[in-house]
Amino acid sequence: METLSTPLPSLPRNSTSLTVKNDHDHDHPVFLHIKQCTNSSQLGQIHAHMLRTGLFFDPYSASKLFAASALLPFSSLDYARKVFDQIPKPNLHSWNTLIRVYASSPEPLQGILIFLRMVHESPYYPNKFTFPFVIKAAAEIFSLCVGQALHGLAIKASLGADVFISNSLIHLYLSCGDLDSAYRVFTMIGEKDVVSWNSMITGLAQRGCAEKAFQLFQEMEEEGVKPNDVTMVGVLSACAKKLDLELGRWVCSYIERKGIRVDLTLSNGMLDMYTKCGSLEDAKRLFDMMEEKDIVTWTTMLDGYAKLGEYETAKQVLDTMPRQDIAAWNALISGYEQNGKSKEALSLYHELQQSQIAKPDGITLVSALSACSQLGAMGIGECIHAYVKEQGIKLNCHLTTSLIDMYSKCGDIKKALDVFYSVGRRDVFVWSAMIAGLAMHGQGRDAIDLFSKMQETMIKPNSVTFTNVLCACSHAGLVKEGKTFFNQMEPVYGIRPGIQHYSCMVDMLGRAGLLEEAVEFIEKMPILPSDSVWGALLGACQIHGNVELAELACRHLLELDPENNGAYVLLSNVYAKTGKWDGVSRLRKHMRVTGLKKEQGCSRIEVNGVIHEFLAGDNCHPLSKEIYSKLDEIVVRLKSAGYVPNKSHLLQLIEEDEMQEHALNLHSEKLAIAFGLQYVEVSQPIRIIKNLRVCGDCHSVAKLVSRLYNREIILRDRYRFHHFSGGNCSCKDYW
DNA sequence: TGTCATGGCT
Repeated sequence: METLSTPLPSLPRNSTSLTVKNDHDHDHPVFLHIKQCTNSSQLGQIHAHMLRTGLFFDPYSASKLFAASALLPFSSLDYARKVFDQIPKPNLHSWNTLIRVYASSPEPLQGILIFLRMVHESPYYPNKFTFPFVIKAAAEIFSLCVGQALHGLAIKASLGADVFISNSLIHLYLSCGDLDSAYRVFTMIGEKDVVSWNSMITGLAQRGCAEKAFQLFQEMEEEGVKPNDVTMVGVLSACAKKLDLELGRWVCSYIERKGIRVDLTLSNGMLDMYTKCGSLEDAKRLFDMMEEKDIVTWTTMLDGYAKLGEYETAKQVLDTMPRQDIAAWNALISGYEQNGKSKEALSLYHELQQSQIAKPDGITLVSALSACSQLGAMGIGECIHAYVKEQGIKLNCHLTTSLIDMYSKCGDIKKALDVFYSVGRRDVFVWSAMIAGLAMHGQGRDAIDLFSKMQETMIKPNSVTFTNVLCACSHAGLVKEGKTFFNQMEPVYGIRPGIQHYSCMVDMLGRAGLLEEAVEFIEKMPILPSDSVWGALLGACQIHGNVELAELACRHLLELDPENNGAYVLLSNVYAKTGKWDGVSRLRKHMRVTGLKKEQGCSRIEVNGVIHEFLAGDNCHPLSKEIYSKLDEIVVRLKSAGYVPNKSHLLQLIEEDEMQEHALNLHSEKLAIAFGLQYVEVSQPIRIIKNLRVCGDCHSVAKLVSRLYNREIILRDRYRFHHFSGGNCSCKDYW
């Protein structure tokens, strides 16, 4: 056992000195030893000594030891808590310190509970030091209502004007997304210090108000407050969010000009700005110049390469960095996932699990679950969910959102709802994801009900929530309701409709057959209609076979996006549907000449954790022969039940009847159905994910198969889900 | 004894 380098001075063993609380007592030599402690065993010896001598039972002396046990670099929260619990009558300083360490620990809620205990059990009132700590704890758990209560208490205690407390409140309100309250506190501060500005700038930048953050930085300068390194980290983060490289470069030169201290964190901030704004050259130059690098430096660089699609280099960085922590793996996994390389993301996740180099955390799982959502890989998604449970990982809102999104997009809306109802905390993302899930499964009414419930909980909807609500109305044909929500957006909720909301409205009106109204709606739009708006109109024209409007929509769409092959395909479908085969062949020729290709139809199906992919007319699958013979069998059985192929869904102009039928049968979703009937367990639904919209013929086939083979088929197409069972589809043929 | 800082989600 280690011993103290200097012997402890002999301490008085009688109790007379213990009750003395005058100033000279504060200089007790043992305090010097506490200060000089370099490891926990030294501290343990002092603790033992103080217990032996009785010094520990003096609240002031105990508070000194406790502060050291809680705050010194080698300290552990467990030990600190034990020390605290031994103090017979902790003083206010000790209470404050305990709240402080919990506030920045993995269990900030404890900080609030300790605060409540202090208020009830101790003779002390919270003072100006207590509030910043407990408010921080509330911010850490994003509890707006606790924060508001604390704000009220601080005012009652006449501490409302304390700049430290105000700064903590700004941070709290911004963390909880209440920008207005944060700004109100900010403007009420008489003498704003640099931290007041920093809290505001950083918080706004993080909450997606980069523009406002930058404005505030300029105001700060005008008011003569000198920005420091923390300010600049926030400003750089705003530049990164704005993806404004020029501004970011200007900020870097500003830092140099003003001689602002550049520490490792600020260097990392600059590096992050460069990679986010897409300049790997600037980032690399800075990286090479940096004398000190930490794991964040390496990870930021790796993240930059991964996000910009330079996977090889990213992997090299991963292999050369001094220590691979989980954040590094996360950067690469999410890089793959966000660039649509879901399979690569999952295989890297698998590699991580196998290698056990680092332990997956919440962020890893969020990325892996998103990859599952994209692929429709429910088996793998379920394994990840099981892992979360096994490891006792607590569901935060990010993870909850991802699980709901995964189950929804993999076709199991019931499991998505289970997750939704199992959690105690739901933020706007969680609610929005659940509404989106119900929307894509055609449960428009339920989505609207959930939207009402959400408002009962006082969670404010955001722009995405409205996109999902309008989408729900659109898929369920709830035109009246959709119009009402749209009209309420700005006056009631203060959210100005964006282009995606206009697209949803056009889609909703169009699907419902109100094509003229949709056109009028577009004409009255206060913002320029985007390609998505015209695309929605064109899609509706396909459903309702309106050639004239389809041509108009297509023209506009191609003006905005000449390379949009989808536009040609949709228009060609309208021609085909209305029997205008000359139009079809004209378009086909144009596409051939200009080299535009229709996106290839692709269907995926997961069996025992393995994902099988089928392209239209594909015979690459090792079981291809069996699949085609199964398909032949299905067609015979369907025909005897009265099925007539619907050839209007063919893109090509194929003269011969038999050839037409053959081309229809090659659609990828039919191959997947044939495969699913053979290889998916009878008790399980057949889940298919398709990249394009399902065609009418495949839709009829799936309905019939579900009846004749008594199987449930769940098909996700580009826009929504179709649940086939007993010869019917959940979309009620409205899609 | 204090407040602010570099990655993830709908």
